[in-house]
Amino acid sequence: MKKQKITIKDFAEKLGVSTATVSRALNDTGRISEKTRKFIKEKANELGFRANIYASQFRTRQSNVIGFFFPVAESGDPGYFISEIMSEVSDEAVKTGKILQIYPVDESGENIESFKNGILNGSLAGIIVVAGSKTSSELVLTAKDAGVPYMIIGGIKSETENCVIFDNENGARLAGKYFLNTGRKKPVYVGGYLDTRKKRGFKEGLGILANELIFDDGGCSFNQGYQAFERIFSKLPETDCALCANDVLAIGFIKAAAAKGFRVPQDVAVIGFDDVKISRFYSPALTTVALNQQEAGKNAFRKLMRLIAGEKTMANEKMASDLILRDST
Amino acid sequence: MKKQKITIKDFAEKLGVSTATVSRALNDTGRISEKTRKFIKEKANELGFRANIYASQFRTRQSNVIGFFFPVAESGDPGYFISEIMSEVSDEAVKTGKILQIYPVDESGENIESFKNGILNGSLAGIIVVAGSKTSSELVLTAKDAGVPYMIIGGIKSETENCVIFDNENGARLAGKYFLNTGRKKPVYVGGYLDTRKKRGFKEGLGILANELIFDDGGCSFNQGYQAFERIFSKLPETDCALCANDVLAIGFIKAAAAKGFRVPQDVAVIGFDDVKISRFYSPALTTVALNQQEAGKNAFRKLMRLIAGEKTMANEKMASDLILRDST
DNA sequence: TTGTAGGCGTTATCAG
DNA sequence: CTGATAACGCCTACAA
Repeated sequence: MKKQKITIKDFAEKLGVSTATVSRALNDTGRISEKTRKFIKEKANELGFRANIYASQFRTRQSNVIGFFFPVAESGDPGYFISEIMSEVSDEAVKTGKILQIYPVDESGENIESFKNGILNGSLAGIIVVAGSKTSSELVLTAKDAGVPYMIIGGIKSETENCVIFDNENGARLAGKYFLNTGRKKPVYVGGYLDTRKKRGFKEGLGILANELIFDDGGCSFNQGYQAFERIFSKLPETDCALCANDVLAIGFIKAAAAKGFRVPQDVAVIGFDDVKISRFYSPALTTVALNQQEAGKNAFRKLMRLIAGEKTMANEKMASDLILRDST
Repeated sequence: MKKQKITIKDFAEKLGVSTATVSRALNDTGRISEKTRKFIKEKANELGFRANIYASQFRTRQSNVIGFFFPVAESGDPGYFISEIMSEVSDEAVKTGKILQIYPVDESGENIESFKNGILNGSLAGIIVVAGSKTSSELVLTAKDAGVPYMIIGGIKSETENCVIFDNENGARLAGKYFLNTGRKKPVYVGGYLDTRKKRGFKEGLGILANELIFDDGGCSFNQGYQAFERIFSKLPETDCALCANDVLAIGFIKAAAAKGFRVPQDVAVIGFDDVKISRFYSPALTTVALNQQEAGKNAFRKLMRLIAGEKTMANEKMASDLILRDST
């Protein structure tokens, strides 16, 4: 094993000071005269000295790395919703000088063990888990046991704290109510991958129409939305409105409708979920339940920082959800 | 500074073996009997012993972390193209037991110093840089100087190796030729953020129409595409075809066309760039130059692994680009 | 304000 | 195949 080219000891000797002084200067810590601090920093720059990060992490046991665990669909299709959360989290991380590691958790739970190891070995200062895969709760439990600060985005049934929750139920209720009030008669619900609450809310909103409600197991890809439409309309061509569990699904659904000669919204009204960036620009612009995922990401990150700073726990927070009316209804 | 609850020494004593043996067993390294290895692994599991990752990294100077540097637009709009690269890279990383850290490089180059530090402090086994921001090349240079293995996706002018390049020029040429052959007369080019080659190729393909070519500085967001349309058609309503530097731009452009009562493709034919997932499902389905970004991501990652494994350099590789005809032309 | 020196927990080198 | 032990480079009491 080769040594590193220049160590703090070499560097300190070259400047004629002690290693302690160098350490203090470079870390902005401890009492030290402004003059020597400046001098040492300059010299470090000049000579290209940089403390070995492994050694200093080892010594201080401090990590500035945050783990971001998120579910990925088998389809390999784009997780726009999660991308939007991630980009917000990533922004916050950069702002606060943290580094983000990403851990894609797939349905199979294949690499769950190595991910758990990542949590347990202490290399992460904290983690954010986006709920949605079967193993999300396992990851959370691992963190909890290990005393690693964690925040959950999306909510996990058994967890009563440290969650930033989406109000799926209310969002779906708004959608149901809207269909009811606009005279739709034959509703259908195209399911996604984390939505028992959406179903319930939708039914409530539909009121008397709930009896007519058809469920279809969608997924979360364009293609699945497309296929869902075909499946449903081959059996029930009189269907006149649909709530899709996410926008991607809704877009596939609408695409199929157009291909089959159905007009949206005249023949079928479609509401999506998430208000992902593309939805406003789709044709027809998609009516959708906005969940404020970006804000959720930001809030989760900030709360995680507080947990890392020493606070014990964060109360669950529920994000507001709004029905955004556009051209698909 | 508190000590860790259970160290390899404690653990070894408890089992009545030496620390060396434990280390060998847990790392699957060196000569050791299968029996003791199994025994030690079991016990480690049982007692929850896990080697301190900082200590072992410190000792071995080995990192299994890959840095992924990518440009982000100021608009905050979705980088679908980059997302698709990233998700592929991330998949590959998981498969090979690597961990991915993400570094969003913004136009301002604000956090460039801290990112450079991330490269220099040796915490990364290698990096992938997606070209496209002004500071991409600075990051690459930093890695090169520090001897950190790197791969570039997208190509940087001065770099003659370790690049996976998109054939933007040929893609644009195909688009130009298509407009020429389908009788379009008044072309426009809506620029993006990394595309001197696209312009050139497009002109070549347009042949005699190149004289009529109008340039517009687009960007990479839906809104910018939308505004580009308004800008162009308020001045030049006779424009009958457009190449947009990316699909997101193209979608915004088409959306604006529809809003202003122009039919796509009858009045204006539109070709995008990238063949991002949404493009096939947009209405009208987008004709676009496919760049095979997923494969690019995969290839870059695999080559990076080879560099990390000790190979000196990778020859530049140019991805094929294809014009995918759909409904917007 | 600065210097001295001990120790963090592991892995790798030697012996045995 | 296993054990003893010497680094790895840094930070931080403690001493000056």
